[in-house]
Amino acid sequence: MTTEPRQGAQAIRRALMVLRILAAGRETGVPLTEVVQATGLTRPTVHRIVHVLIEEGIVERHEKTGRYAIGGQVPELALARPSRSPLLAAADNILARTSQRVGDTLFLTVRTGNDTLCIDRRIGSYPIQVLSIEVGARRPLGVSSAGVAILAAMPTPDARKIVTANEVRFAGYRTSVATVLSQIALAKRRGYNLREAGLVQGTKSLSTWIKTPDRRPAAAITVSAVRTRLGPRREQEVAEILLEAALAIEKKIESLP
Amino acid sequence: MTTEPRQGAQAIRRALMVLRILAAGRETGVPLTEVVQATGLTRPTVHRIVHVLIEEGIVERHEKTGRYAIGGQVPELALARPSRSPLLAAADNILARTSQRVGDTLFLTVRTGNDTLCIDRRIGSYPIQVLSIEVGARRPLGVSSAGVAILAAMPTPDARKIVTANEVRFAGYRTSVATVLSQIALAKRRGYNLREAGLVQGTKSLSTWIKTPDRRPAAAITVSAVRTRLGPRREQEVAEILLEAALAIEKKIESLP
DNA sequence: GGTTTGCTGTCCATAATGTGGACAGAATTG
DNA sequence: CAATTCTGTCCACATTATGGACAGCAAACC
Repeated sequence: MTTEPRQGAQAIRRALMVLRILAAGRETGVPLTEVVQATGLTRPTVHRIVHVLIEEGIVERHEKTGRYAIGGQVPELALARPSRSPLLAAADNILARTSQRVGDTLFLTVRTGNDTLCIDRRIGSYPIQVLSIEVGARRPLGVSSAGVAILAAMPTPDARKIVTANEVRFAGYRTSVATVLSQIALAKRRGYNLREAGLVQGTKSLSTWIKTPDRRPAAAITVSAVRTRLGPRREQEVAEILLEAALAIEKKIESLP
Repeated sequence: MTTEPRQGAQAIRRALMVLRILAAGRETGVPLTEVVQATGLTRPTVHRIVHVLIEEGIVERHEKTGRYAIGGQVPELALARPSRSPLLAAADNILARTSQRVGDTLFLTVRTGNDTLCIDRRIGSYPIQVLSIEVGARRPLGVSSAGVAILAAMPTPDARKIVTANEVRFAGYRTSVATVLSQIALAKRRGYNLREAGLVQGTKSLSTWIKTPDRRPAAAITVSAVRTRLGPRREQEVAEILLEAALAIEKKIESLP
């Protein structure tokens, strides 16, 4: 039962749009033009918003590069909340165990708005590990393996809506609405998502989804490994392990609160 | 060299004002009326702002109590930044060592706007410990022992300005502009701040300040203990230890970046 | 060295946006 | 069941935020 629109706050909504784009830029930040492109706002508007946010300490500007990034006051506001989310708490042990069993790096990714956000990473024991994605990494839903998995876990019309909304941002990741939609369809049929060409060359990823007690997608577990380590046979094995882990986390969430 | 005003963003500034008030309410949150009182905005305006922020996931509303609190998306945005601030990194070891030497609970508190924010806490070894203040606790500058210490570390006019700005909020903490100003004067003379009656009954606090390389106040270290444990002699001892710790942290900050 | 390209920053007339007084419901209290 | 205290909603109005147009600056190109 989602409450419908609400007006009288265009500026605030726009500011948040900007913030979310900046968040995707992590420490390095994002140049103004890119924010303009990603938000669809005009340049003077973005400029004004960003500079007010700087005055307020919510955004920082890197002197050298001129890029804009999330400022120091955001973590300060975040301190007002209990430190670990219920999902993170529920997943903790299970991820640790699963990461040991698999030996490759595991990622826990949630949906936030139209983005995916990596909230946990467990490094495996195998000597070659894919570490490109870090905790805090944020990308448009549909771009990453986890993103496709999460989209595959929701009703097709909903997924379609999100993918369309992200269309403008896909360009930067060399993908398209059509590609993403077909990936979602494939993942739905398979029961998990598989990505042959990861964001890093020569890697392969496999994601399963986690749903909340009310059956809405909550997160995804992803394994990333160098391609040679995920042949057809091992793919089956790993998929089963991840599906198991996802189920275990779902159960734990139900039992906790 | 602070850049001067900037207009065209009243709404955004107001939203942030609201957010900061909500942050002070931590997990329990704040009722609408209190936000109205603290911000000086009208009720319809606050109501609108808060509800837009709810739609955006930045604010949450507790079903039972109807109170408003910082929402789950704020920590998500915070993930875009490196996890530990330079100050926290610099203070880490020194706080641990000092906490051992003193035996009572230590707090590290920073200034953020017109508030103090507790960003670290080290529990001591002595069997009776004052734990009332938690990491994330946020109060108007001037209300807590650490707040007075930080104000004492800045030029009097600056401090006076902040204290005046906080006047409306002091009522809720049973203090006043005059009281705070006299406490600041006392702390300045003494070189550290002493508070006989802590926020919790029967406790006593002692705070020293930490300055950044450019000599602006950055933070405060506070010891809180039951009153009987901080007699005149021990007060001297503890003060010296804290002053030493503050100096050590200042040096470490300079050496790091 | 000119000129083109790609970026950031600023102005200001304009209309769309956010505002807040007034009204209403809901819950608690005496 | 009036009185009080909270939250939520409406809508006429003017204050606020908007964005087209202009400007500066650096790097890349000819």
